[in-house]
Amino acid sequence: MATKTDAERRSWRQNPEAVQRDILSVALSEFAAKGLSGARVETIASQTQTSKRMIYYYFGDKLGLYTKALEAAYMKVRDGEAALDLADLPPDAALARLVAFTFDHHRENPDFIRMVMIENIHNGENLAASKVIRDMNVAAIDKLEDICRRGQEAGLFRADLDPVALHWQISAASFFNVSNRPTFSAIFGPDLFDDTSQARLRAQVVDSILALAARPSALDGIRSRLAGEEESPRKS
Amino acid sequence: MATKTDAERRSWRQNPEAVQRDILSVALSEFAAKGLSGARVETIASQTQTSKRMIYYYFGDKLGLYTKALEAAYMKVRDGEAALDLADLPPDAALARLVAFTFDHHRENPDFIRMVMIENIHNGENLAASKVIRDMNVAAIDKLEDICRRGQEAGLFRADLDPVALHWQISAASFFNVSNRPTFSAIFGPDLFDDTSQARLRAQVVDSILALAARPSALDGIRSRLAGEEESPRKS
DNA sequence: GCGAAAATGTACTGACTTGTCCATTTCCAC
DNA sequence: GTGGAAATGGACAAGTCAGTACATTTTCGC
Repeated sequence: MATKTDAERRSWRQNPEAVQRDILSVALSEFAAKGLSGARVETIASQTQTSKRMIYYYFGDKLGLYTKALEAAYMKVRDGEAALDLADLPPDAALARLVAFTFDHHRENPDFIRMVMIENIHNGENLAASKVIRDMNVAAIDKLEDICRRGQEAGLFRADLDPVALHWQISAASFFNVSNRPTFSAIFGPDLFDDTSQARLRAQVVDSILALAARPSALDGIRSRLAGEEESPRKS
Repeated sequence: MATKTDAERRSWRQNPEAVQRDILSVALSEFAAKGLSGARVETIASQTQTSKRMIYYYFGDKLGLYTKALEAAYMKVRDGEAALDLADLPPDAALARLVAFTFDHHRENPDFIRMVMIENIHNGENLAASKVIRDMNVAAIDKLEDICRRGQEAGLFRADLDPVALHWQISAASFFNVSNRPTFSAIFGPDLFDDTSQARLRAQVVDSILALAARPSALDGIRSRLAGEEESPRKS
């Protein structure tokens, strides 16, 4: 790399939106890879088409850039989720589909998962400050609420089913599967994360969620036996 | 803080083990709170009874300190787990107990959870390098393997039950419950993490795990219906 | 064309951070 | 006790990194 004439070097076209997108995209990868304090503004800048100067011009400071990158990550996955249409499936099938979709979707978006991990390390302070993200996510549970309501009306689901608690458990499995893959596979070997094992795990998660949603009848035996033992855990 | 005579300042007693424990304990809190790159060696040193000089003397560099702190975190929780004795409970009750215990135990050890989160952000590289931790954790699944075997022999559990997959799902719920509390409660409100909701979630997790372990009979209806719909997900 | 505002390039600073150097003190085997 | 090894204190060096000062170019309404 060498000789550029003064004219070449000093002549450029303005394109603010593209510049900001460029920066955000690089910043997202870099923060996801290294964390908030691990990422270097210089490194981010060097991977963009523009300069560090512009990062500060558009985003103020490092934290401002991080916050926008976090928002970008959330918006990206939300767009992906919006594509899923469950309205014309029966409720139990819709639930199964939603769970399987979530499991796959998380797997396909490791950068998003990592951003959320990082944000949790920072106690969710930046997320809490971003109204955009809060609004977006409360809406994310609408699909599940609809499924629950339909399932209850059809007599398929338990009456006391809580959509948020269900969402919590679906998220837990799907999220952990990506977030803790490094340590889990370091300890138990990488096999659990090959395609066939992942398909099995996904089925297992779908199973367990459907079991939770289903009317108690099928699980009566299990539940009541458990309840008895949990009430009096110590041996006589 | 002011006047110490020269004699007071320059006179000290040696106690290498205590010094190292002191450093490790402070380092664990600090790394758990701020992450590997977020934590400052100076800050750690200032919270100990000793000096930065000694950190480098005993642990070589920041990464060495981090690795030892990670090992310390694992050892601490392992000790806690060892206290749980399930051998003389019937297998289903033992499983229920193990799940409930894991859920609570994770909740009670947020620093450990955060260390694992941080290690996952760093792709488990330091954990993979620590033979101590790998050995410790493979052993951690012994209890669960024993329960599974006993449950299968008693005809209570499915024959194809995989202890690692089961452990994966137990961990997922218990871990996520702590690791993602900040973002989850920022989005859906803090209610899910008060004591009564947590008790309900714990019961929900126990339920879902028992449902997975149980012989298919009780879930036949659910499983087969689901299987059919999953094979041909599109509507005719 | 022109003038102001928006956008960009370059070089730099000031503070922070890891890690080390040198000297000194304590401990322990003999 | 004494000599060498282990342990410790205090100051400092070298590099890193977020953020800025200053100048320049482009754009766009008029």
